[in-house]
Formats: sequence, structure tokens, C-alpha cells
Amino acid sequence: MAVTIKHVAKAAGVAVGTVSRVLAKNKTVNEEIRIRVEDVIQELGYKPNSIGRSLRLNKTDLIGLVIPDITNPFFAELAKHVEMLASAEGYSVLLANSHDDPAAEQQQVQALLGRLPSGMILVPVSESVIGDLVRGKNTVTVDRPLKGQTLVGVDNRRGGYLAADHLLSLGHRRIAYMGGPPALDVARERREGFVGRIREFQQKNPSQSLAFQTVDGNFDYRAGEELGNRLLRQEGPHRPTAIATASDQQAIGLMRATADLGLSIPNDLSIVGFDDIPLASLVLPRLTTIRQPLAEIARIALDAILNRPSVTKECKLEPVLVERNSTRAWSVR
Amino acid sequence: MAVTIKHVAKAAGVAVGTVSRVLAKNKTVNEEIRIRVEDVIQELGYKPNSIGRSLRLNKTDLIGLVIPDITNPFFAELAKHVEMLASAEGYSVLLANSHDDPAAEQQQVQALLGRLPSGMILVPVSESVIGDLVRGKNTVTVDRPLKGQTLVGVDNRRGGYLAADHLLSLGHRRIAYMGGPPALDVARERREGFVGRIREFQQKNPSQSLAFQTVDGNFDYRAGEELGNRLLRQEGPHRPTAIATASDQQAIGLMRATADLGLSIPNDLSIVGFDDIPLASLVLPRLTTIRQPLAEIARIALDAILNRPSVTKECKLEPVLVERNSTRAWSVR
DNA sequence: CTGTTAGCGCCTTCAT
DNA sequence: ATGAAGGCGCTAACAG
Repeated sequence: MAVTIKHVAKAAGVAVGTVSRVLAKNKTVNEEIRIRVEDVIQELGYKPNSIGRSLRLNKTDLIGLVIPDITNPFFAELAKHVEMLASAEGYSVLLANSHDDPAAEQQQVQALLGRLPSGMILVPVSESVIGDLVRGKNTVTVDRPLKGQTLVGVDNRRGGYLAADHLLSLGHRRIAYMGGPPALDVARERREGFVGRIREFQQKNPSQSLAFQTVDGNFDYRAGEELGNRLLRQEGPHRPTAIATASDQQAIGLMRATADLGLSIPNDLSIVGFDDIPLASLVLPRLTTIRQPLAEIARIALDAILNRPSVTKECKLEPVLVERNSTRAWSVR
Repeated sequence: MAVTIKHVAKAAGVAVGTVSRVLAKNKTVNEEIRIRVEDVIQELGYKPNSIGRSLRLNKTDLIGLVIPDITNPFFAELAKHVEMLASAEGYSVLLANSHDDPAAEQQQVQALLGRLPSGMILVPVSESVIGDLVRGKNTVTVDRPLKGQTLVGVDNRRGGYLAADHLLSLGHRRIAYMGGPPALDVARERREGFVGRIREFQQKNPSQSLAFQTVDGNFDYRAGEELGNRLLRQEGPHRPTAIATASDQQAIGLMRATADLGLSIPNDLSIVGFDDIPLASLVLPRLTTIRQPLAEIARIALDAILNRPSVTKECKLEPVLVERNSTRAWSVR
């Protein structure tokens, strides 16, 4: 058995309570004794047992993180930031994937909750099932909302708006929007923001002709490629000169479809993504996209969990347009 | 306070020991009593407290996973498989990033060890520092070796060999190899395997002219692009017609450099990667690569940790060549 | 077959 | 300022 507080106490000739106080840096400990105890701790190589501590205190130094899929670059980046911040504060993170499956999500959340974490950061998949599971559980939700739970994320409408605005101001008048799964609020909001800016333009410039269409699908590469093919196979005046997507992964899939058809980006087609995953600045051409401030999101989420007082019911951060090389001005040809 | 085994016992009119036995599915419990206890558990919504359990049993249901960077698709995939398998067995995984920094790694490992995990899966960064930290700790090492620790990974030499063999049999005679950081065993082994096949060919076909060169760098996209530029800017007969890389990320960076120079893959240049990350089959053209059986690796690693007996000191899995569209036969032109 | 009980390692109150 | 002791929730050994 490992060395415990008892061994230290005996070796130092004091009571366990005193050792505990030394550990807790309690000021009411005699200097001389403190030194002695610390020496013994060094000598014996004593390491506090976090389980005993947790049992007594009825809390752990664990943060649960439940995301759909760690393989998704966006969530990987979120996880990385959360882990960095958490470990800097002495917390460890419990990782669980829900695979976008409500049943799996429920099971994972239950499992984590059983470990009595200090808090939980959740990117929820199912609205209802999870809802009362986490009620009153010091949970914060990222990216997707959950009734009654603090949400931290980006202002998706604003993001969609920015994308549309960028394309419009570049002179594009044949535009398509590739949305995410309509079942997800995030996806709907991004699209609404985008469509909103389009409508706004149409009302202000009723004389200008503007072709606009929408498709929906999953957030992944494959969907981007498939939907892209559908969009781009339209001949002549129906084919858009610019497409905005609801995720960078879609955008990258779309880039592939574009190349497949022998079209050039940004000469024949402008593309703007969403998220700004690391890969976005590494593909060719570098992807213009709507950046989510993930480090910030992670920081706020963790803050909300560690210092309960400062919780707000909703925290929408400002997305920002990152102009790179996948978009270009369009003049009628 | 939550409902404990005591509450259940009182409500069911039995002793705590009996409840514990019901929970443990101990067969020696009277059917009738078992039912009653289970009903009460349902009714009260009792959830076993894993901390009390851990304290008593002196073990947790936690698996530590320490990797360089969750943002790296290869490690993300590893993490995903580990997490899936672990949670299927009732374990949760503690995630920590070492950021390829020995000091951070040491701190992370210490922090995780303090949580008394059942075991730890480690992709080590530093040989020495971590060595005695995990000695005797039920640790298994993945991808990179650590003295005295079980290693599960792919046979890197064999992987390198396969890549070279593929290129050679395709008829390429101007070949380059882009290696990983020479400080890493993995990188060295892959290169040795590759070079080995090249030498073998040269000895068996002394009359054939064969140009071969090597460059080294990091495993990431950026290194792939930079090294690729260096390799491809060589004019005429010095420019390779095929390049193998030590990682898919390098290969994808290289693809970008290739496109930048107006070269076509696989017409002007064949490329073979290493790892087979998800993105490898999504880039254009789809990347021919050496596949690491990650699901298998995760399974074996976890097995080694959960059933100590079956540990072997080293487990080298067979990599497999996945032929896609980034390689093509080369005839002298 | 079931009840009772003794800790697991730690913190904290209550005396001293 | 320090020691003694109780108890967090649970399991396992022992007694009945």
C-alpha cells in the first residue's frame, strides 16, 4: 500500500490532523513542526490520495467533456483548449464521445455523472433525453443549446450574415448556401443569418437580379462534396459563382468537388467556410471562413463551471470573417 | 446529499451488506429480497457512488490517455477508439495533452497518476524523464517506445518497406523519402524500412540507374509543404517522380506544394503517405498510404491494461498498403 | 442467507 | 497550536 497521511504523521511524531493542516497550508501550524512534516513528506515520497479527499469533500477535480466526435477537428480543438485550461487549474478532463447518437450520449453523460465531476461541458445531441439528466448539475453547453442550461458559443446568425455580406460585397449575384442538418439549431441559425443578409440586399436593391439557392446536409467532408456536386452540375446561369457553407469540412469537401469538375477556385467559384479549423489555412487555396473564437469559448465555458457565480444564461461570442484565398471579386462576364 | 446504500438498506428493511450484494449481483441473495431491494433502488433513484467504491477497493475505473496533441488526426482517432472500447467496459478516459513537451508531459503524467487510474496509455515524448515515473504502473506505450514498458504499434520498418516496394514496382526510378523528426524512433524506423528496400533493389539490379534522396522534418502539414517545395524545385532529372512521406499530414502538405508548382498528381508525381487518417481518403486525389490498424492498436493496448496477464513486451502490428489515386505507374518519358 | 462491522485516506470539528 | 475522533460511501470478512 502507498504511503498515507498516517505514515507521515507517525514518522513525524504528530497527529494526522496536523499533517492534513500542513498539506492545506493552514497558517495555524507551528513553523518548526511544519518544516519537519514537510521533510518527512519529501523523504517518504508521500502523495495525497485524491480519492480519500474526494470522498470526504464529496467532490472531485474532474471535468466531464462530452462531444459528438473527437475526430472532428472542431471538437478536437475545443477539447484541446478545455484540457489545457483545466490542467492549468489542477483539474483533469474526462472525455466521452456521443457519436451524435442520443442513446450513446445519455449513457456517456450518466457514466460521467456517476464519477461526480466538478462540472461538465457538453455539446448536446438530443434536446430532451439529456435535459433532466443534467438539471442542476453544473453543466455548460457549448455550440448547441440545451433548455435550462448555460450556453456558450458563437453568434451563428451573425456568422451567416458576415459570410453573405462578404460574398455580396465581392459582387457575387449567383449565390448558394450549403447548410448543416436542419434539425440542429446551430445550422438553422447560420442559414437564417445568411438568408437574412440576402433578403436585406434584395429589398434595398430591388432592381438587381440575384439568384439564390439553398441545400442542406451533414457538416462533414462527404456532405460537402455531394452537395457541391449537386450545386455545381447545374449548367450555365444556374450555377452559382459563390457558395458559403455551414462548416469548414463541408467547404473542403466542396473544394474537392469543384476541382473534380475542372473548376478553379476562386476564379470560377468563391467559397467561404465556417469555423476556421486548422486545416482551413492549410488547404489550397487557403479557405476564407468565419472564425469561431474557440480558445475564448473554452475559457468562458470552464470559467462558468469553476466559478459558478459568474454564470450567465447565454454567452454569444462574435464570429469574425477571415479573408484568405478562396474568395474573389466577381464581375459579370 | 444524494441517496446512499444506507438509505436503500433502511427503506428496504435490510442491511447495507445485503444491498451491496445485490449490487454486486451476488448469487447468494434471496430472490424475494433481491426484488425488493431492486425496487427500492429504482424508486429512490439510487446511484452507486464510485468514489466510495474506489476508496474501498483502492482502484478506479479510469484510464489515463496521454498523447502529444489531440488535434493531430492520428491521435484523435486513437483517442476515439480507446474511448469507445473503454466506455464499453465501464471505464472512463482521462485525456491529457503533452504538446510534445517533456516538462508538460511529466506534469500531465504525474497529475493523472495522482488520480490512481487503472492504467495508462501513453504516447511518450521524452524517453528519460517519464521512464521511472511510470515504472510498475500498468502502463502501455503506443506508437513510440519507452524502456521497460509494453509497446503496441505498427511495424514501422515494414511500413517503410511497403511504401518503397510499391513505388519501385510502379516503375519509379527517381524517388525521394520525406522522413519525420530523426529524434523519434518511429521516424527512423520508417525511413530505415524505406531505405532498406531501395538498397535491396539496387543490389539486385546493379545495372539500373536509381536516384534516391532523403529529407527530414516534422510530421505536420507545414513540414510536408516546405520539404516538398525543396524537393520539387529541383529541375529536370533531379526532380523525383515519386515521394513517400512519414505521415499523411506531410503527404497532404506535399500535395499542396505540388499543386502550387503546377504539377499534377499522379501524372507528374506519385505520393504515398503513412497512417491513413480519415482525411487521406478525402483529399483529391485520394491518397495512397500505409495504413496503421488503429482500432486494433487501441484494442490491444486496452487489453494489455485491463488484463495484465496477457501483456507482451512488444506488439508490432502489420501495416498495410492502401492503394488509392495518388500513385501511378511511371515509364521513362 | 443476512446482519454487523471494520476500515480504505482524508478533512474538520471539538476538545485540550 | 495540536491531538483525538467521527464519518464520507462502499465492500468484504466474519458471525450468526
